[in-house]
Amino acid sequence: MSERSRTTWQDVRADVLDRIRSRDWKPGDLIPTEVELAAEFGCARATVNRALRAVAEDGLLDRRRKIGTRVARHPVRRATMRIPILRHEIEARGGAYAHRLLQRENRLPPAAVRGRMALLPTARALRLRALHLADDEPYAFEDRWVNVDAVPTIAAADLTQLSANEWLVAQAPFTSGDLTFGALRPGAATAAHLGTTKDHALFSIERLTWNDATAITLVRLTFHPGYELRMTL
Amino acid sequence: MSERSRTTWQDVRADVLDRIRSRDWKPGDLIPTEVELAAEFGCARATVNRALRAVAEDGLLDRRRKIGTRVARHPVRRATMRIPILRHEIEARGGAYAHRLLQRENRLPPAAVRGRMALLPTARALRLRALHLADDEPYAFEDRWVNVDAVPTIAAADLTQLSANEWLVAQAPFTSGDLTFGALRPGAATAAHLGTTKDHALFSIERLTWNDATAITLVRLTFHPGYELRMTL
DNA sequence: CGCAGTCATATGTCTGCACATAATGCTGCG
DNA sequence: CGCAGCATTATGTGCAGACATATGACTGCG
Repeated sequence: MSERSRTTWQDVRADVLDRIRSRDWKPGDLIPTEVELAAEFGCARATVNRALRAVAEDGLLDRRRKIGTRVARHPVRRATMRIPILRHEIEARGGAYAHRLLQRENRLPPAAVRGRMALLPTARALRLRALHLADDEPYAFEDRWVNVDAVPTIAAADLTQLSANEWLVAQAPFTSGDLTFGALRPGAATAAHLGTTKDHALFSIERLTWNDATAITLVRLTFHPGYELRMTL
Repeated sequence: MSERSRTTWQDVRADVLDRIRSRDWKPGDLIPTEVELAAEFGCARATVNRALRAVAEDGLLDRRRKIGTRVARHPVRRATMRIPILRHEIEARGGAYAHRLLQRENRLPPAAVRGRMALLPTARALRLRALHLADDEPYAFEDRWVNVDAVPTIAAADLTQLSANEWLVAQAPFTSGDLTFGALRPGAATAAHLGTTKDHALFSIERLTWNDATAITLVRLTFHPGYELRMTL
């Protein structure tokens, strides 16, 4: 009874993915045009377009006007990872989050920081150090610089209650950010804060956020030993 | 002079992003419906839909049928990173890539590997160790297990020329993958291969790829000291 | 032969319309 | 009063047609 529903763009996408994975269409191959595929699938070109665009966004197809669509030669898979607020990451695992503000001062940043944040030589910045805790255990050590010219209202903010990260996310919009992951051996002070020793290899994330061409904040998080960051392809 | 071109979905997206960043629409706010926005922008609803969908994919909006569209309360920015083939990463910097296959054997994997790859207790796997070099300097050490039942043709492959990674990317399709980033101190053997000592903290990536419910390969890359992984928000 | 201008083509996108789907909240029956 | 079911509403998606844009290929001038 009742015939099939119409072909959806997901149907088309599934079929396209199958053909790529089965190597029916091989890397580098030019695939049929949208018009041809629309005829084959019995649907509108817009539907095929929607499907091919989705697959192309996943990096499995390369599309160029006039040229056509070809299977990506090097399927550069793009992993999308969520950058959670630490509190949420901890609470999502059922842990109790807390944070301690260890230091807060307004000073001239060192040249390296000034350079990366593209600050004027005379500009002062807010330096913050804090410790994030999960169930009262050290979770990550935070070392942050904030461009007070870009976010003047932070001067009056109470960062002992709400973490600087959460305050900034809520109050200071940003348009882009650079992330750097690395491994390091902690200095004596950092090791002490994290309740570990200089012998451990620690995972660290550095994040620099921008509002157009203005740096907002540069922060380095150094995690407790054994921390791993997971994501999915 | 000539009049303006029509409003594109990018125009709408830009305007929407502005309103979010300017806090004209605040986190948690319900924004106007597609029909209302279409009237305001003087374009078709489909155009507004395209724009809002794009913004929602970036995680700045939450959309639910019947409920409407609201500004995400916690703008969980999603970073998309490309997972390059090591050879491309090195060559993109103008380095000369090389790799050396250090070990290749067919054996029963240890229980930990068997468990993560969901292999049968009796299943053998191909164990590979290799070193990736940039300009003749050690770049990363690779420790890999391949499910030979899923990729039987690898038995006949010459992995001394093409790296196992490139061979697999080209020959064995996969549908999903798990990535884990971490920091570790190398064992003596790994340190020796990388030309470093056990004193350094090294960045490592572990990747497990699946073709539906079948594990293809589990690989751990341990990078040279000082290696950093960069991505953009 | 070299190069500029033109044409053809595949994707990109807008429009206006229709119907599908999810989820809220009202309505009316028992 | 409680709850099943229906009406309402906002987004999700399909379709056909049109025009926009990028770019390879062709053509013809000098």
